[in-house]
Amino acid sequence: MPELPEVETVRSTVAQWVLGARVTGVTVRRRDVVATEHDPFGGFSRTREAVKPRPGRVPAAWLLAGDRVASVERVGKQLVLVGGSGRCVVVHLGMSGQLLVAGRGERLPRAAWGDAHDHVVWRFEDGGRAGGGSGGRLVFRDPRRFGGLRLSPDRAHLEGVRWAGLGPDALGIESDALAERAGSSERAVKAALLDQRVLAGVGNIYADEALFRARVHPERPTRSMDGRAWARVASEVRGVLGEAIRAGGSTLRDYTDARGNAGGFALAHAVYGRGGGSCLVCGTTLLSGAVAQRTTVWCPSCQGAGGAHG
DNA sequence: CTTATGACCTGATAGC
DNA sequence: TGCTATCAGGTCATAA
Repeated sequence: MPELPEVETVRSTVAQWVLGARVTGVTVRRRDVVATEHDPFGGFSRTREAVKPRPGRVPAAWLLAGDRVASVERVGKQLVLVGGSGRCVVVHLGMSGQLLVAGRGERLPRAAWGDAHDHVVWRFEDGGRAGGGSGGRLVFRDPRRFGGLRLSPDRAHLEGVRWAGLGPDALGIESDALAERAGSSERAVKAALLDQRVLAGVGNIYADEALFRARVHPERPTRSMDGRAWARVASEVRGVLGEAIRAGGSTLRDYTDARGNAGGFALAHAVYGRGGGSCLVCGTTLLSGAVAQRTTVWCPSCQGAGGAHG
């Protein structure tokens, strides 16, 4: 579900509620959504078995029980709650994950399936500006369970192990760094943008939107990209992500922020979800097809050979 | 090494 | 109404 703008919107909402809060308790309703630092889950797994989070109880302190929430941060599509103790709880939302907050005595945004997919619940008090500091609950909800929580004992483990290999955050991506990390091969430029080792935060929606704005064909090989083309792509990636954050992200169906509010940026999509429609710039019928195994929409005129080469 | 492919899950929707 | 097929915002391991 969420790409960088949606995760950033969630981060900001969650921070308003829990920054400085004391975590009074944690309930793990589904153990298998939590991977600890002993599980090589999160970029280091080399076998299928190793991906499975270790069974057994997770010590509540590892999920910040008794701790204070010192910061709520984000890199790419990953969120992290950092405790005063230094412990880190990384939250991956995957395709359908949500973090939701409710004030004391308040109900959570309701799901059609009730609370069946509310996998982890934190209780907190004295936190945040929002809710009058009355405290409340923070919930990790994820019906498809492509997301999960990944724990690190400290920032060194977070950055050196969990996030080793993660590319620079897309919101501040510079052209030179993007070109270098994407490399030069037959690989499609869209595939490179979706690779979190190249660039952290871009997913299927914003890859298509940024490439349309940059007038670069999604299947154009990275080998054929020159400095000017990369500069346009880097600039449009930053631009579209920034605009989307200001609009509260893109809600296609499920996405909401931590208070259940939908984002407004889907209205501004120029290509994503518009295959068969007219290009907003030139009127040509937008094409749709699979690129990098993901549904992709582009304008054959604006992003054709002429557009792709400037 | 790089790149492609299928797997992992559940829910919403479209079509019959 | 109810069944089935298709699709979905993202990674992961493994095959090629």
